[in-house]
Formats: sequence, structure tokens, C-alpha cells
Amino acid sequence: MNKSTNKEPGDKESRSLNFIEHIIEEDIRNNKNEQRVHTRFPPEPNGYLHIGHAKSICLNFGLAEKYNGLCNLRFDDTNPLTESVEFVDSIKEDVRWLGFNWEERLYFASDYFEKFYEFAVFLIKKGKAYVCDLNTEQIAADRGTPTRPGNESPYRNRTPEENVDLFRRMREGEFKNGERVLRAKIDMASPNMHMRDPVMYRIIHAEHHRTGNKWCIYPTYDFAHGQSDSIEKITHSICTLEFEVHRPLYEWFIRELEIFPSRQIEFARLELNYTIMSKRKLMQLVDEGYVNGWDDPRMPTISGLRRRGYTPEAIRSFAERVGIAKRENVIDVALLEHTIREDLNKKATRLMAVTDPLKLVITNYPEGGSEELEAPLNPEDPDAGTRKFSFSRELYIERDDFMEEPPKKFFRLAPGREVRLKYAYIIKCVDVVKDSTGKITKIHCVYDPETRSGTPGSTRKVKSTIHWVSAPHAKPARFRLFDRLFRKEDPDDVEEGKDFKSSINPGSLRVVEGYITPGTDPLNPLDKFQFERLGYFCVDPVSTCDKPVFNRTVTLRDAWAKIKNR
RNA sequence: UGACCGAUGGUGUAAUGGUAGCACUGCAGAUUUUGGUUCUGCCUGUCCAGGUUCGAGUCCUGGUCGGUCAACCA
Repeated sequence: MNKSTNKEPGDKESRSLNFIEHIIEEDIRNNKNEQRVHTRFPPEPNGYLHIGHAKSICLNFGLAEKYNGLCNLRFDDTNPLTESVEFVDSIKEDVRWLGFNWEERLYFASDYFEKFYEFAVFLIKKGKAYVCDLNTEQIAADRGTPTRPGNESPYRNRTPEENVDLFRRMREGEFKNGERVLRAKIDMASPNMHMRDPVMYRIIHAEHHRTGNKWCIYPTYDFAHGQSDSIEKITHSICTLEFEVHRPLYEWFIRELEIFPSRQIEFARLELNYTIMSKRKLMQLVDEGYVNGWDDPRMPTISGLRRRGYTPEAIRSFAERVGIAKRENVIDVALLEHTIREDLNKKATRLMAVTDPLKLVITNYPEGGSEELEAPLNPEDPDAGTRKFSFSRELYIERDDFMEEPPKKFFRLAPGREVRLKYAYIIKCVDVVKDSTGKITKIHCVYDPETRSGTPGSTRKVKSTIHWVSAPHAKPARFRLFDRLFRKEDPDDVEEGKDFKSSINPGSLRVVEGYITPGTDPLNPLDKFQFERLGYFCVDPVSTCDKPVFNRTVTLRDAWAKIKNR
């Protein structure tokens, strides 16, 4: 039973389908493929997965789930030069982490190499493929242009017998790289460049990460992808728009091979503003040291987002909201940030931390004294319980929460002003201490002992409540404050002679030292917190008990920042 | 200058030929011991020109704009 036939009348949300779901439901109505829905996620293991892949993963696995079907994980590993097990492993980890399960259906195109070889021989014997001795440049030159037809290869009319023999010798390693290729015999005058006798096999004497040195000829994408789909009886082969022009070829091979007809459907890939999604460019950022690896929290990779503190739930929610369509689109990163705030608001334990400490002394509080206070672990979740922590005479507050000469809309602490210390007392600033350079080093306040949180005196209204950490109890911590990696909405929009790297935001990583309230041990990697009023943070894997390191996932929405920047 | 694909608020995405809806963003207000959350309200949209029809975002024709395609990458 699938959701779409289960709808309640008036349940508008589940009634709106994307265009792929429309196709699938029509196929089901028409009894196509015995109403089977079988998709696949087909990454090439030549890089790390990014948020754009997450969209595709959620689509493919999501569709299978929705229509009670299956989704395979298949590595499209037909190019030994660029692929590696490192990438295979990271991709598997990322898909699993996102919450999807391919069960026993983990496949590799390389597992089908023998089958592809047989397919090729079949086409050769049918007179639909031939071995061509032209080199890359000659083939390219003969292919023509989109507006001019190409020329037929002089080797085009070799006999099937000769072709079979030549192809066998290619496999046997008789020829050097690039010396010969196997081409489909289609139409050199086709308006579709991909139909102009495309290359099916090329000679690459290189070790493959799975098949080792067994092969020295490798199928191209066009002669591997659709064939793999067909072998796996994929019903809906979903890919991105740039493969649209390949579809006639995809269908040509299936028809000539007389194999199971998978259907290719294209959708628009995800683009995010202030972000690049090209694998090549991401690799450049890694290789040239602009970031600290594929899992740098500023990277749009799944591993980067994970280390940044994103949750699978947030990413899946994001993938759901961006929608599926055929028009090119650029999603606002604000939507991604919204989904992680939404998820973490429900889940994250609240704690107080100060990232830019300013000493505050409560002059009328007993010297050496302290007391214990209590606060909810998560106000959104009453069942989460409470935590206890200490208050004392000397505290740290956020430097931003004090201004000597406050502008009109500034509600926080200032000379002569009152604010509430969250979960503690109302205090009033009575003095400001500066060093010889004029920098504020300390502020003096008095507190009102009648206003302790939870007591009747605490109900007095003040303009603002600020967070703090008790200085003698404070635990030093490092905070990595991330900002967007690029300062331009479209990082590729650069002046002549420059590239996307000139759009990099020099301030994308700020590391600061501050304090957190103690009592949070043990801190496990990727544990998530909301530091009240600051944002959501997670524990970085390099963190130690002595020196916790937090990555800021995202700030809280900040009304004051907006006012301030006007 | 060819073929193919696409075009709905600022950004995305819906709407058997029948009231253009939803989300994000932005703005305004209410609530609030997080300038958070929550709640309420508001702004802004069918690329253009014709045609078919009682009725067009939807169908047809022509244009405009954008994208893709000339790797032995995927």
C-alpha cells in the first residue's frame, strides 16, 4: 500500500506530487513493470558526496520507500584512473549516515564487465559496432559540430569477423592506450552529437580498484550505465539534466541489445547560493589547502556538514523542501540553515557558553561565595530534565552584551542599566574598568538578591536577559565560528582572469577561546548543544576532555544583528 | 547560425482546462527569563504576442530569455 493511494480527502500535502511521482503513478496505473518501482543511486567513486548528491539519494531511496519498491547502491566505476576505495568507503558511510539502507543490493558496474563485453560482441556481430583505429583528435575532428555533420570513420565498414577479432585483441592487451576504440555504428549526421558513433570501449592499461589488472579495456559511461540499469531491472533511472542528450543513446543501446528497458528520467540538480557544488572545484579546495580536507565543516560535502553539526533529519527535510523539477534552480542557503535550526531546536541540550569573554564583578556579592542554580536542559522538551550549575561573584559575559554608549535599540547591559542574568539575578552596571589603551577589561555590577530566578522577586521586567559563565567554575573551550566559505552568491561570478577561488571569504573560519559552564562531561564527538543566545554547536572530533573544541553549526536567528546592520 | 530542455512572488515548489496554494526569505505585531522558539498579519507571481475555449498558469502557434550538447569523464 503506498501513501498516494492512502490519502485522506483534503489532505493537500500528500496530494501534490512532483513530476517523477506523476510518471511513476501513471506507470503503476498502466501496470508497467508489474507495478514494480526500482531505483538506484549510482555515484562514481571519484570524490566525496555533497549536499547535491543528498538530494539525489533522498529522491531515489525516498521514491522506492514511498512506492514500496527497492533502491540499489551502485558504483559507476568504469574509469580506473580517477576512482578509489577511499571514495567507495566514504560514499557508503555517507549514504548510511543519511539513513538509507541498500540491504544486500550493493553493486558495482565493474562487476558487470564480463557481461558488458558480451553485449559489445553481440552488437559487433549485429553490425552495430566496430573497432576504430583513429586517435582521440581524429575522432573529435571527424565528429563535426552541433551544426555540421561529422565524417564517417574509414574503419566503419570492417566486417563483424574482423571487429570481433580486433576487439578480442584489445581485451588481450595487444594494443597501447588510445590505439583503438570500439564504437557504436549509428549516425554521423545525427543532430545529437552523442549519436555520432560514440565510443563504447577504450584501452586503459591501469589497475582498477576492484578488478585489478584483469582488464585493460573499459566501457564508457554510455556503454555501462544503461546496461547496468537494465541488468538490475531498474524501472526508473533518475539522473540530472545534463544527461538528457544521452537519453536517445541510452535507449538505442537497450533496443539494439534487446534487454530490459529501464527508463531514464532527468531532473535539475541542486545548486546552493554562496556555495560551489562541482566535484572538481571541491577537490581543488582540498588539494590546494583552502580548506582542511573533504570533511572541513565549511564544505558542502555530507562529511563536512556532519562535522559541522548537521543531522541526517535536517538534510532529509531540506531535500524534501527543495522539490524536484526540471528547471535550473539556486536554493537559498537560508533554507538549509532553517532546517537544521528547526531540528536542533527540538533536540539540542541548552548550555551557556561565552565566546568573547568580558569579566563582570558583582561588587555586593560575598567574596568567595557561590550558590547553585537550576535550568532546564531544553525548554522545548519538558521531559529533558534540568541541570545544576554555579553562580558566583565573578562571571564572564559576552563582550557584545555590553556597550558603554548604547544606541537606541540596544537593550543589553550598559552603564546604569539593568539586565537579567539568565537563570540567576537582575544586575545593574555601576562601573566600567579600562586599560591604558581604552579597552574595557572589566565591569562592575550590583545584584538584587531579591530577584533570584524562581522566587517571587524574579518577576520584575527588564529589557533583556543575557547569558554568562561563573569565572571560578568556567571550563576553557575553543570555538570555531564558521561563516560562509564564499562571499559571493555565485562564487563563479568573477571578473576576467579570475576563478571561483577569488570569491573565497577570508573570514570563513574564526577560532576563538572562551568558556563553557562545566558539568557537561563526557563530551562525545558530534554531541550537539545550543549555547543559549549564540547558536548551535557540536563537539569536534579533535576535542579532548581538557580542551573541548566546538564547531558552530549555525547561529540562532538574530534580530539584533539585523537592526545593528541597518 | 543546429538539436534538445526549461520559463509561476526575492528564492524554491504546487495547482483532472474551473478561486494561483505551500515553504524559505523580508517586513510588522503578540508572547517570551534565549533579540531564540511559538503565534498572527503583510509584501511580492503565471516571460511576451496571438489563437482554441463559456473559461488558459495549464492546450496550439510564433517570439524572447535561460540552460545543455562538439572527453577515449561521469
